Amino acid sequence: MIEITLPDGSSRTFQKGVTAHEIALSISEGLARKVLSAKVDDDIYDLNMPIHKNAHVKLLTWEDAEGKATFWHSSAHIMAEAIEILYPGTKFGIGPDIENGFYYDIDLGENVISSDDFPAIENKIMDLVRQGQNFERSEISKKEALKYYNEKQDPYKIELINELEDGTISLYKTGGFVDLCRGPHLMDTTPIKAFKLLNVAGAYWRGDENRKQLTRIYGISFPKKKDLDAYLVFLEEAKKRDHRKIGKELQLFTFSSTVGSGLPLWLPKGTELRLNLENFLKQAQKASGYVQVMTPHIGLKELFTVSGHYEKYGQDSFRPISTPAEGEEFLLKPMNCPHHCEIFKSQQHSYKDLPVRYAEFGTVYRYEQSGELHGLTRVRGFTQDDAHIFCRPDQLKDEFKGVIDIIFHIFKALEFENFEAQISLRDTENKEKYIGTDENWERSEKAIIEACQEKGLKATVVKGEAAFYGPKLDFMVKDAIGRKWQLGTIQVDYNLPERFELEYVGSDNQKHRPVMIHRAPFGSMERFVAVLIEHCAGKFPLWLTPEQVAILPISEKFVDYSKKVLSLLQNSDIRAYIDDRNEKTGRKIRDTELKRVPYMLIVGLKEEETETVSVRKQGAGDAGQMPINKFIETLKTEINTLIKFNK
RNA sequence: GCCACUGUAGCUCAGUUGGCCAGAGCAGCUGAUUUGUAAUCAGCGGGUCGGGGGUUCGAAUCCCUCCAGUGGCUCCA
Repeated sequence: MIEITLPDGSSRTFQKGVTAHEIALSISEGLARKVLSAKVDDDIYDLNMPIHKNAHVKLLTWEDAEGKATFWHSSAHIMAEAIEILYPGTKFGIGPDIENGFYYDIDLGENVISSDDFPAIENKIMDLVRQGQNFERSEISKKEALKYYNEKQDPYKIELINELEDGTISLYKTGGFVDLCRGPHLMDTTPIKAFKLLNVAGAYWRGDENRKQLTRIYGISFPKKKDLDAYLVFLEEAKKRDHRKIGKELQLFTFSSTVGSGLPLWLPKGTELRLNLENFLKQAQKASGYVQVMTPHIGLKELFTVSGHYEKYGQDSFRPISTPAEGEEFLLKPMNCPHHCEIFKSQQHSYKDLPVRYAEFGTVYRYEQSGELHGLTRVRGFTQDDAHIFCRPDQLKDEFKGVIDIIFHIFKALEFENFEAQISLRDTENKEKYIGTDENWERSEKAIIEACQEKGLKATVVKGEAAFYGPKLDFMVKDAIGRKWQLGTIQVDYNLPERFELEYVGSDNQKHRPVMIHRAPFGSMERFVAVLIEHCAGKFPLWLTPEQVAILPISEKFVDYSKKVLSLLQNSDIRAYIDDRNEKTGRKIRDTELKRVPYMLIVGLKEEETETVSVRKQGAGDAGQMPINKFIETLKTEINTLIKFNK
């Protein structure tokens, strides 16, 4: 007999070799129907896998991430089975579950699959699913496994098997399809009720550009049809939030194939938005002791040889620009720090002057492969809200805290609640990969961790993710469709001060090397605006939005009064305009709503006579009539509370 | 860059067994209307069907090529 402890702490005794399915049945039949796989101590088991030891067992359902993983992983097998039937001779790579669904990488030989073929494959899949096929596990020797796949002539599986230890190899069989797989899997296909193939893409075998490109098919499946419907609705909603779509609708930015791909053109309203963001940050930076600098868009190749960027990234960058007479070579700057290092170097610095904080909205250019470009999130020319802090090692922690304050300020004013922070430390097993002394690394890593703790920032700590030149703290947010984007970053750098031989004079009258911090709370203006658009679906906060108030005269008789209202608003720095088109009020309201202008002021005879405006709040409808001054005061209060930076 | 897909008016889209001067809605322009909380009415203008080449009596439609975009892969200082 063995003792099984359940998550609620209770324990029961079972025959040795009991399965998780039997355990579930002993609790209730309903549970047994819902359970997908089981966590036995630290391993995930198939439901019909015998348990031979005393263990903690958690029965996993669709509600558990691991349960979903089992469900999707099994779905991937069924998809593969269907493909093998429809496209005989297909070779199979890997087919894992992912965050939302699963994929399978396959080599179709001469065949091609496009999304047009999805319905046929989906039908075949549902055929197989309805047969209630079992997942049958078998454990075989490496030799047998190799023999099987040699006969099947599947080079990918052979490669995978060769990397496995003998004695740990298992196969899973559903219908006529046998797959090399560690498991776990569902007992059978009955829980799968809805299946959808999502897209098809090329994917290099094992992520290696030099190896063969396989066809990757993404899919998702659900235990209920209505879950699939809800997911498809979610995808539709996400599409509506796409920053490329909203950016076009709200006339924020555009691209021109004549200018070049990946080179965004900011339209007047987008520029207004961006400048508002920049000024918002500048204000916080000024209050935090930053000074603005400006540098040109190019620099001698030599500058980037000194910084080391040319050696590391030169081959994958825009080619140098050369002068006609002298043949000097310049590079478009891929980052601002080398220029800032030269600014630091142009003057003597005393320890008393540190930290020095140079800030610049610096536009940089990086070559991205054409297939990588994506709206404003991946471009070839973009502006970083960059700053470089040159400080003494003992000042690192305070500087980190200062930057965290600014980032919190931004996230708060823009209502980003779901962000993640990650501290990246070096891999202490491979210290030779990093530049800088042990002492410095330990000191700066400690400074980051303590700064986060003292600021109440919950950050995950990942070893081995640091850059070679220093540890860092990154901020990530998710866009509308759940894709993660890195926005803000704070990075310690021991490398550039060394390469540029930066110095300050210490209290001991000796020369010392400062530490450098790169930091960009937005990351890049382009990417940040993109994520912001998707985050708020184009309904920007009042303080930020390009057009805050639309004045809607009832008829052209009230345009003069509208102009008076407009100038009062403008005198109070409120961004407003008059919609004096020859249209009915309903029409003006509709168009203004679609433009996502936060406030509408409807003015007609009764407003003109009483020096008032009728306020309508975007999305909320009529908010009543009030004196102009009262409206202005309310608005100003609403704006100022959000953008004020308090340390 | 690679794989798959897409490209018709400013925008969203219809138009393929190849066949009369290529269509709609919105937007734009002109006029009428003087309007009260999510689309007033009428008229008009607008397209080398992404570019180039080819097949054909005939190409938006078929083929080749280039460009741009979409979804991924790889990378991201």
